Amino acid sequence: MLRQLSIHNRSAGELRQLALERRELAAARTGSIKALLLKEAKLLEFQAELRAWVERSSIETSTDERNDVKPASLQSILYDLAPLGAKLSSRLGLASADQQAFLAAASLPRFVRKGECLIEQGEDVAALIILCNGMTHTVRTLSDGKQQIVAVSIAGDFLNSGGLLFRQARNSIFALTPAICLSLPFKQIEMLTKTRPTIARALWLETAAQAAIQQEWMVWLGRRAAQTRLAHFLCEVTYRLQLAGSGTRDAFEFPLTQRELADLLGLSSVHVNRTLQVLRGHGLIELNHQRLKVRNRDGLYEVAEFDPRYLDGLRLSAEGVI
Amino acid sequence: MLRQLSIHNRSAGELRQLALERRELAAARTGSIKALLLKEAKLLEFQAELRAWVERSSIETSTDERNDVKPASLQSILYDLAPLGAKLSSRLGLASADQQAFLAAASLPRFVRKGECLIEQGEDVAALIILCNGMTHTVRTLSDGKQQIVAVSIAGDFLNSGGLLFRQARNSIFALTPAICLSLPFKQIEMLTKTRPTIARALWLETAAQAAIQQEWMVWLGRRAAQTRLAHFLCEVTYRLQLAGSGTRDAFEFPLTQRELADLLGLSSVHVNRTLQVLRGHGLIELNHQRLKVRNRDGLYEVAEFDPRYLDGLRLSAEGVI
DNA sequence: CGGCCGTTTGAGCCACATCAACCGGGGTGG
DNA sequence: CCACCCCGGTTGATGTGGCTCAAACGGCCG
Repeated sequence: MLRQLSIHNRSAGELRQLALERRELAAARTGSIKALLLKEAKLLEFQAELRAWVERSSIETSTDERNDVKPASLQSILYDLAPLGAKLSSRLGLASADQQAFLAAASLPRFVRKGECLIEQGEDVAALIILCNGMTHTVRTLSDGKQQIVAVSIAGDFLNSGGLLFRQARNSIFALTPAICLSLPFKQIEMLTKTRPTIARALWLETAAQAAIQQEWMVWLGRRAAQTRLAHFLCEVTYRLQLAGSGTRDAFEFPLTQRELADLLGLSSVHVNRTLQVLRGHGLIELNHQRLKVRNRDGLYEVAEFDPRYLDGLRLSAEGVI
Repeated sequence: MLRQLSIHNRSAGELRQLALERRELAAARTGSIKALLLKEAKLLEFQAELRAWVERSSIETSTDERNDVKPASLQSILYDLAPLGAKLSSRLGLASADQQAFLAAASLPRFVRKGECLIEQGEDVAALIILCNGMTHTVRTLSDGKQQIVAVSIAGDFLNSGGLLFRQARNSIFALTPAICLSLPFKQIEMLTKTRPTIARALWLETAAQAAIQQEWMVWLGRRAAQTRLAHFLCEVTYRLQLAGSGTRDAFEFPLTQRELADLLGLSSVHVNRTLQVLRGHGLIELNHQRLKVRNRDGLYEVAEFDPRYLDGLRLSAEGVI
């Protein structure tokens, strides 16, 4: 089957050709076989576009739209790739050769449904998972059933850049929206980091950026009241989404339930509900039907005591020491 | 003065020679001038020993004690270097050439007194600080005066491996004991990581290990009761000290006050006091006069729900994926 | 139409905070 | 050498933010 077929080190053209063959095969079949072949074709096309995207961006052509006669499916794929591309090149400073080497190590992309589990706590994981699109949360389940969410990731984030230290995953990761992710086996990364220092550096930077966010969470988990915690989290997500270029200025898709917010903030869902009402009552936010609207940004920042500088590590043009 | 004198790229012998000159000069002086010169000599000797230590370890000689006629001061310096050396070679897997390059980038060591501030929140910091000896804590002070301790570091730890993302330090770092630290300018690290991938990798690993600890803190800050939090922290420190080879099995120097424990655990100091009494009452620990004794380790692990696997990233022989 | 999930609202309670006082030891100045 | 103070630890009394339990509501989906 396709799984056994190595896709590493194949050019975009070859991958597209493979995809085309799948589609031709599919045309002659029906039912689940056909669906399977079409899905494989889609995966291959995604991977092909990924490589092509990197190659194209290396030419630095300003006429990026010259081949704008793509089928709609590829258009949407390009949309899916934008955040990751931006991070790799602008934020992590990878040259295009490094980007190509990095992404060539990736397996076929995985499309997950909303609510699906990407990694299960305790499961063996030997690959870095990169989120191309959508949103996930990383959750630790305790022996008494309580849960604590330790991370919320958005498009372009590495989901487990610290995971290489452990054989088994320490947390589960769930998709909060439909999502697309790539996985890069740690063995491959190990080799890459030996020969390409900028990749090792990129992983360091990304891990450090996540750690900075975690530190901030520790501060409000330990020392802030419910209202400030909640407001601060809302500030953080919206700010990160803006940095990544997702969403418009002050309205976002916000797929977390109140139960999940509770597990994130270390509160009960009942109290989250009441706290949300306070924020709503002050005219700071609107939140319903999985959509968040910030009505008074400055006001929200104020009650959150939000100082976005800790997110500088995520800026596309980093202004930090390095 | 000495400060302007570059010590980079000088051999251990040269540094010892410089130290000797200081001592000779000192002999002819008195008072504070003399003290200053002696201090400089001490710093230079430390740096010299640091380099010599690395060079010697590269020979991998088993007769490490052959030149055991060192003066007492150098003996103690070697003692100070052991944890860092263990981490660099065994844990982070740096070859001796890389270790030399890494440590050659270090400035003169800094000796700090107990309670002294190594880095002040908001201060410009452009160097990686490495703790050779002693113990520090990293604390964030909020606008209303509340504090949250976000890290406790022991010998061999990098104090701000995520700090390169920010111009200004986001937290203060205080010495909990007398301590010795080195600082490596980020500019130098930047260059090193470009040419030596293993160093970039080492920084990644160290940052990831710290992040794993932070994640665990988030979990108990968010979802655990006071008793479990406290017990878990005690387990963590003792376990880490054992891994680093400091302290005997179950008795440790424990320089945190109850006030500091409170800021660490997100509790009030009063409640920390009462919680400690509960743990004492169950015969699990003894804690007084800055000394911690674990009386019933299994029992303590149990109430802490302590699973040390999250500290595997600190093991000298790493068993993780990489 | 019924069941399920997320949200909302109310009532009572508990873990932990806050305030305040006291104790004991070590350092300091007279 | 003592008197003093300051700091860390200890203890009690009282207040409260957030938890738990419980029930009702509303939208979505089969």
